[in-house]
Amino acid sequence: MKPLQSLRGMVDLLPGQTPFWQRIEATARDHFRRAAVEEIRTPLLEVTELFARGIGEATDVVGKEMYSFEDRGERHCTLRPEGTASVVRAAIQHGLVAQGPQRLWYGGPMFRYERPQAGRQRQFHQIGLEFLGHADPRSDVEAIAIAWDLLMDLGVGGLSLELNSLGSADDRLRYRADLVTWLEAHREDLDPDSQQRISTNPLRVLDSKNPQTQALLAGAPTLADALNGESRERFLRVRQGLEALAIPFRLNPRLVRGLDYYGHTAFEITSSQLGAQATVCGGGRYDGLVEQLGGPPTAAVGWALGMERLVLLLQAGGGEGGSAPAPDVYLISRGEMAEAQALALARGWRRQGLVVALDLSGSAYGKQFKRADRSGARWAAILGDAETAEGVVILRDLRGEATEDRRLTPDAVAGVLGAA
RNA sequence: GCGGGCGUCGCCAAGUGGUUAAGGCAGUGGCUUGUGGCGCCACCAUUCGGGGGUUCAAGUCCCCUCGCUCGCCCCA
Repeated sequence: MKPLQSLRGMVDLLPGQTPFWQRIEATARDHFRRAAVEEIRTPLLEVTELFARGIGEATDVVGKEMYSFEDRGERHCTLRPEGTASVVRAAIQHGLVAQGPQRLWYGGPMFRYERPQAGRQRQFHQIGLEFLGHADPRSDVEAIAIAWDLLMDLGVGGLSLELNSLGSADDRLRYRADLVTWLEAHREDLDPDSQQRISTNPLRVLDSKNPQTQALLAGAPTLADALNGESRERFLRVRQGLEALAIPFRLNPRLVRGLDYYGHTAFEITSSQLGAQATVCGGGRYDGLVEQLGGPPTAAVGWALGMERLVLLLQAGGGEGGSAPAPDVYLISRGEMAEAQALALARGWRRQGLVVALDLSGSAYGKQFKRADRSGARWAAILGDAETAEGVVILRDLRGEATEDRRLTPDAVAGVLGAA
């Protein structure tokens, strides 16, 4: 019979890679802890309407990328395609936003039904930050700084922070009208995709990867010019805040985020080493979302970081973290008494904090030593029936040249290893 | 959803129409050694993702299908 395979776009993370993931998770946790950001965990499955209302009916994510189905109770369910909507829903549902500003983070799998490619899977993982109830431009700056510092701490180089302001809802509405008239006037010169987007999502035309369209866009009205005084002032303060923290950024007036809820500050952290899917972290301000989902008017900023892409960067950078930790001792046993005793010995040493690998093969000494070597352990502990009867264990330094074996009581082993 | 590339043992990888499908790594068994790292011997794809077809003959050509991969779209 043919072996079963994982579903397309659903990948297994094998032991060789999980250390990278653990490192990212541990580092993120630590940064959040020090920034007084609390963790929130929400279900992977939500009612479809949450995303439809939150992310926007017209977005691709909602329109064609959701894993949706009906459960046995005929409820319309969707595997979360992103984290923000769920976090906001939970914050409203449990009255968190009413209790004052919230600083939250989350992590876990997200699902989007797309064609897999480099840095893009159907089940992928994000770590995200959400500040709810924070309107001050300084909160934008702090949110970005946390992401930036986290990435820097992980040793990811070659990153660039791109920044833009999408202005207020009014700004965008006005700009959108201007842009559409301009695009209509130049319709003939646009690539087919962009022509299509004039009606569906005109702002996204700015983002087009088509070089000709990009060149043409030089003459288009800009979003920056459409911002009102208040929006401009706000954006200025965000930029000043980043400058004050010496976080380098590049203004990108073409940066438009794909989810409907973004306004004012929008940013992406990208890498040139990632292929087509260059964004490692993306986010921005979403002041209208909480209200849109039935909560009180609440200002908010946040971002999400793509774990897979980050792992790719870590690996490309030849970073550490990809190898399994070697055991401190590899315990070899042979003989009926010894084999039974070995289990207890291993347990005792583990209680003392040692990393103990136990050979359960029952094969010849030679084989067991071979495996001991390959395990990378520095020490081998040997236990035969003779040793068991005497209440000792032989300790051998597998890396020492002419070091002699030592006969020790099991209790002495941890001490010797600690000293060596 | 649309394009391009690819698909030989767990991993890497020869092979480009003609008797029995190289090799390396890993794995397994054994030899040597009061015990391991080196070395040596043996085993490890009746089969080339799957299904059709062409041919005297196909892993090698054609078609379909599945999968992987890169890109578009979109996004983290």
